[in-house]
This record gives sequence, structure tokens and C-alpha cells, in this order.
Amino acid sequence: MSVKSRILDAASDLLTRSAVADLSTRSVCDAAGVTAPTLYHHFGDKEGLLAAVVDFGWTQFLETKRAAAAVVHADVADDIRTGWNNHMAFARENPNFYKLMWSPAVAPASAAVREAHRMLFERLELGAAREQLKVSPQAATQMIMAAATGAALSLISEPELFVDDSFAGQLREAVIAAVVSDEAAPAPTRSSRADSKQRTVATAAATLSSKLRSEPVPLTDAERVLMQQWLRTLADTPMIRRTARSAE
Amino acid sequence: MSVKSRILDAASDLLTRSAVADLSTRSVCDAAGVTAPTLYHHFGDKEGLLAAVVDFGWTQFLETKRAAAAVVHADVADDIRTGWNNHMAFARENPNFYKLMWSPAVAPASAAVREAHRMLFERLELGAAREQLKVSPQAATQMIMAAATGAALSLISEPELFVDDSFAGQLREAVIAAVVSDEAAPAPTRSSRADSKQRTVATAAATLSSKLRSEPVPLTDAERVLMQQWLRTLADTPMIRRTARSAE
DNA sequence: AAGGTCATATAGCAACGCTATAGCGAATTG
DNA sequence: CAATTCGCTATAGCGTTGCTATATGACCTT
Repeated sequence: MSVKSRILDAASDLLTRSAVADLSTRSVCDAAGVTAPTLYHHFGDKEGLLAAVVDFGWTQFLETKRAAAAVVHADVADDIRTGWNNHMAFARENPNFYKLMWSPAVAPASAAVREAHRMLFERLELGAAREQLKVSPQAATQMIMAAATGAALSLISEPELFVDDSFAGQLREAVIAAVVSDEAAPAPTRSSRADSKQRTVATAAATLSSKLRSEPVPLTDAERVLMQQWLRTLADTPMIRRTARSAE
Repeated sequence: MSVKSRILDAASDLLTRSAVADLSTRSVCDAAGVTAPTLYHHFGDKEGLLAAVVDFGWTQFLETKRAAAAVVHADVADDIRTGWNNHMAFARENPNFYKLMWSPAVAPASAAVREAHRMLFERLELGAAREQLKVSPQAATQMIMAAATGAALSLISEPELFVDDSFAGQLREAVIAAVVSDEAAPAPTRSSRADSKQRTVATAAATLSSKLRSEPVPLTDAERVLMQQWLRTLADTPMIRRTARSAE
């Protein structure tokens, strides 16, 4: 194994184990069994090292998803879903890599980000060629990437504010709805009538939930708390059961 | 001017002028004309200083927008638009502050982020009370914040990939469409429809109860039984509340 | 075998975040 | 009014960081 990849491996390891998304060149050198000049000979810079590490992690992750990533769906919406889910999965499984990827220290140089961008754009171009897009592939790429990035970063770096992660799926569908033309993807499955019925349940639940907050009701506090919890579930899962795992 | 605010001012100044979103405690001390222990006495930590600086910038910005921020629109969608636009304006005018706000070094502690989150949530709660939301205010807050964050970060830290900034507006509308109920948007104010929409707890409970009987929901059987029981209680209870609070 | 090139090591610099300790003035107390 | 306490600031310096000038070895070319 070459010295360069040994350094990369060590750095990658340290980053995965570490609680924070930071690395000292010294610790990497120690872990890899080399001295500083060697590291700087190969990567030039700490930033260079970090960028290489992020790329390393990203490509490694993509290889595990290669089968899924290679499939081109008939429906762009499904392409977007797959990409989005991969994106989120990577962020969740490698939070430090992901944070690093968007940290100001690496951002402008990170090839991983550009690569993700490019992959998404190519899929969308195919969709556009089939007239399945409402907007230009450029705009769609930017919207999807920005939303996915925001969702992933929020989830992994502000877990207290984003306790419930179902919002990510909702956001995904919101973007898809705004980007994919209606005829192309009437709904993930089945009838769209069920969809509107579901939404009625959701609206009724949301309404009742807000009333319960402000009006006195003949329930104990404990009952009201539990009820609020269920109402939120009802309000926020518009597509249960129909697309089995798509919400996650 | 107190020493503490002099330090804050100096740091804020350096951050605005600097090309990178980073600061050395030494440079801040020099610029403020104090020595290290003074800084650490007041802020405890570099992280503490950065958090204080971000809060400082955020509140300063909000004060310039106070008039706009104080208005509560009849339509939640307009509230969301205002908030979103302020968010983006802040990010664009103070890129370093914004990056810092979401940098891993400050993120978990930043009161500014939590404050923004809280403000948005309160607006959305008002909207939910007026039945203008399709989803719970919690979910809506998370969706909007995540999308806005992603859009802002993309714009300011990946300008090469996000050359055209019109996508931000498109993303904003996409999220609004997914979060605000369809009837709410076109009809702004006090039409006669408001009367028919004025549902009580009882009618909302009755509606939800009947839906729950016919539609599949993500609750266990036991939960659904108990829920139905409570809903019946809510639907059948004679009016305890005064209908005078109709303005809400 | 001589010369050149690549890769690694020795040793150390300047800048960083942070702190043990001490001095200072103002407020509080006897 | 003097003594004491207490909050704030300065002196000086520790340990760590990113990085490099220089030297040494291994290998390839001629």
C-alpha cells in the first residue's frame, strides 16, 4: 500500500472516529507512521489533505451505492428520490465527512461537491429531454442540491432543532413537485385521489392540533400531550404506506 | 463604551473586512486594544466570542428590518416570504457572519440560529391557528429553515455552482406551496368564507374522527382506539369556550 | 560508476488558543 | 478613614498547530 493512500486511510479513520469534524496534521502523521514533510509532499496543504479525504469518502460511499446510482429511472422523480436519499444517507453515515465537505475551509475546492452536482445535472438533463421537467435542468439542479444540502446539514449539525427527521422527506417531495411536470409524475403511486383525502386528514389534524394549544378541553395534561404527538404524526405523514420506504 | 462591546465591535469589523470566515483571538485583541486575558474573561472561549459576534451581527441586522419583521401578514405565505427574503439578505450582506453561524465551530451553541427558528415557528403557529397550513408548524419550520439555509449557504459559499440566483426564489415558492394550504393563499382576508371556516374544536374533532374510520393512518390499533375515544369526548363536549375569540 | 530525481526524516519557526499569576482601582465594610 | 474584598486587566509563558529549510537515503538513467 502506497504511503499516500496510507495517509489517506489514517486520516479517514481519524475523521470517522473523531467527535468533531477537525483533524491535526500531526495526528494524521502519527497515525500513518510518517513525518510532516511526507504529508506535505503528497498533499501540499492541510486543505489539500482534507479535500482528498472528503473525495475519498465520497467515492467510497458512491461505490457501495453504485448499483442504485447506475439505474436510470423512467421517471425523473424517482431519479431525484434516489439521489436525494443517497445524499442523506451519506450525510448521516459520515457526518464528519459531510460537514467537512461544506466547511468554508474546503468548500470552494471540494471535487466531491462538484461531482455530486454534475451527476444530478446529467440525470435531470435526461429528464428534460423527455419533457418531464417544469424548469430548466440548471435551475432544478440548484434547487435540489440547495434543499438537500440544507436538509442534511440541519439534520446532522443542529439535531436539537431538527429532532424529527420526517421533514427531509417532505422537503424532498416539495421540491420534486415544483420541478417535475405533473403529467410525468402524477404521484409516487396509485390514485391521486387518495392523496387529496390524505391531505384532508392532515389538515384536520393540523387544525385540531392548533386549537388544542389555545383552547381549554376536557382532557388531562398527559392525554393532551399524547394526543398532540399523534396529531403531529397524522399531519406530517401525507404519504404513508403507499411508497413504502420513500419517506426515509 | 464598555470594553466588552469594544471587543465585539472590533471582532465584528475584522470579520466583515476579512476574506475568510475566521478570526484569531490575537488579532481581535490587537484591534480592540486589549490583551488576551481580558477577552477570555468576557467571552470564556474563542467559540464564545464567535457566538457573541454572530448574535451581535444578527440582532443588528434584524433591527434594520424591524419594521418589516413586526408586520404579521394576513396570509402566512407572505410571512414566510418576508422571513425568507430577510434571511437571504442577511446571508448576502454578511457572508462571513452567515458562514460562521453554520460553521461546526459555533453551530450547536449559536443563539442566532435558534432565535431565527423560534421567530419563524411563532409566525407559522399563527398561520396554523388560521388553518392556513397543510402540515404542522413544527414540520413547516424545519422545512423552511433547512431550505433557506441550504439556499443561502449555496449562494455564498459555492458561487461557481450557483451562478444564477433565481433558483432561491423558485425554491422558496416550492416550499410555500408544500406548506401553505391551497385555499389560504388566494383569499387574503375577511371574506364571508371566514365564517364557514371558523371551525370549533368539536367540528374539527368530528371531522378527523370520521376520516380516521375510513382511512389508513400510521397509528397502532390501540392508539387509534384511544384516539377515537378522545375525539368523541372532544366532539361531544358542550361548548365550554366562548365563541367571542373569533378573531383568533 | 556518476549524476540526477524522487521520497522521507531531522529539526525548528512563527502563529495560534489559552492560562497561572499578579497588579490595579473601585466598591464594601469595620 | 483604613482595611478588605472583588471585578477587571496586564505580564509572561505553556503547549499545540500548520508548515518548511535543509539533509539524507533509495532508485533510476546514462
